[in-house]
Amino acid sequence: MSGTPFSTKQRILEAAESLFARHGFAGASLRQVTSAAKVNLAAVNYHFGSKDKLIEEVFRRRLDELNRRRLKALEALQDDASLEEALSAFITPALELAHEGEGGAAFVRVLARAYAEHNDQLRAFLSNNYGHVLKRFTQVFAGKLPHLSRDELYWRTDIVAGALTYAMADFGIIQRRPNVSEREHRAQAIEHLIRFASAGLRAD
Amino acid sequence: MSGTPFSTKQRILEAAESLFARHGFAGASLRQVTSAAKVNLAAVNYHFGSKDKLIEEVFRRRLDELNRRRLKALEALQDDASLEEALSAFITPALELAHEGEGGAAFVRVLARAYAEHNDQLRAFLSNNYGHVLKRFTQVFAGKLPHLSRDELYWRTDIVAGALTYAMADFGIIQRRPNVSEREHRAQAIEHLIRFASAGLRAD
DNA sequence: CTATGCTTCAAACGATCGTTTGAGTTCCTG
DNA sequence: CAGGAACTCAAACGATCGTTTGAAGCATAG
Repeated sequence: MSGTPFSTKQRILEAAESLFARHGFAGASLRQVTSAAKVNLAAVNYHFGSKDKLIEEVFRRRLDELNRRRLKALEALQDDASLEEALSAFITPALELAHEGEGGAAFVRVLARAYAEHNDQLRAFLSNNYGHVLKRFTQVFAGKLPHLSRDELYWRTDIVAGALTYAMADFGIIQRRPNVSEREHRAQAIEHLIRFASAGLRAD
Repeated sequence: MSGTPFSTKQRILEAAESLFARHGFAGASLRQVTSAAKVNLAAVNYHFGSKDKLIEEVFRRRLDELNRRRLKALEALQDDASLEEALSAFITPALELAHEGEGGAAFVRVLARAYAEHNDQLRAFLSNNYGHVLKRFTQVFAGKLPHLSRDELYWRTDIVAGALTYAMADFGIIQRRPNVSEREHRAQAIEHLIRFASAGLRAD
């Protein structure tokens, strides 16, 4: 198997991630993908079975990594860690992944697209690979916000996830200014998000 | 012109809105649209010129209405209105529109898709029809948050817009429970968003 | 009534889509 | 070295895409 510096499978995954991010799942054709990956058109169906399966694999690869990092950051926390620290364990890995190489940024947009697609199959897949992590974090938040009811906590965690998704995908109007490095821009985004979210969570 | 209860043009717009919401711009074909609208396939190119122009029209129709309502709500505010009231003028029209009939919900998803598409042409269009409203609101927020620097204010307004977009599109994990009416669910969403956002904006 | 301009229609255009095929190549194993 | 699995390849499949065409329908104005 494999052989070349990067295997056919990996090259397809990376090209697909980038093209799905730019043109959407329906908008990016397998011919574009295989052409960018410099592999034969039939390779996708050979290695992944279908375009849909390829889409799933694009998700799985990055989501596994993101979840791994989030849980690791969460476990590194002391019991008496602040709400801000817990939020950082949730937010920082996401925004870091979002700016790692070309693929990271691409994946984040793909993720945002998945939300937008409202595709039930994809949502179920995301919920399965993602839901338990969100649950863990919600529990930690709950411990640091004893004044919140369950309902209240769910709503606010949801809002945090929304603001984060939005920030990850660079949807906002705020564009990084030329004199600010990408690393610095990300640091600012993390800082603002945590400050905003912790105040929002603590409200009342 | 027109004739039937609803003109060909309107029927196309409504069918397109619904189908773009469900399958995306690339994912919904003109044949699906014209079939759902019960009009001839060629009618789209006759009335709108192209599929892209049709997409633009889908946006213009709803965005004009949303902006109109937001500005009206903003102007109805007293000078000494609270931050929460200003936020409500921004948030409430959006979430109301998002739950008006079938078309409203569809449009919101279309809007979310537009964000995800990262299509420069569409983004420019949105910025032109939308930017000045956001600027107006930011100014009002600024008046009620004198402790914030310009940068800080921009960041936080951006986060609010993100959380709102997320909430409008029903991206969140929180699903309306069967024993809660849609109207009540929306009211809760508005309430939670305002409380969260006002605390986040006031942070520090 | 005829003529004119707007609208609708069925049909077809070339292009591109995801997928399949079957022969060819490569590489490890026995 | 022979055999076979793993993989790549060019070519083609039928389906569907956005768009165009030219004739037919239909109202209003002269």
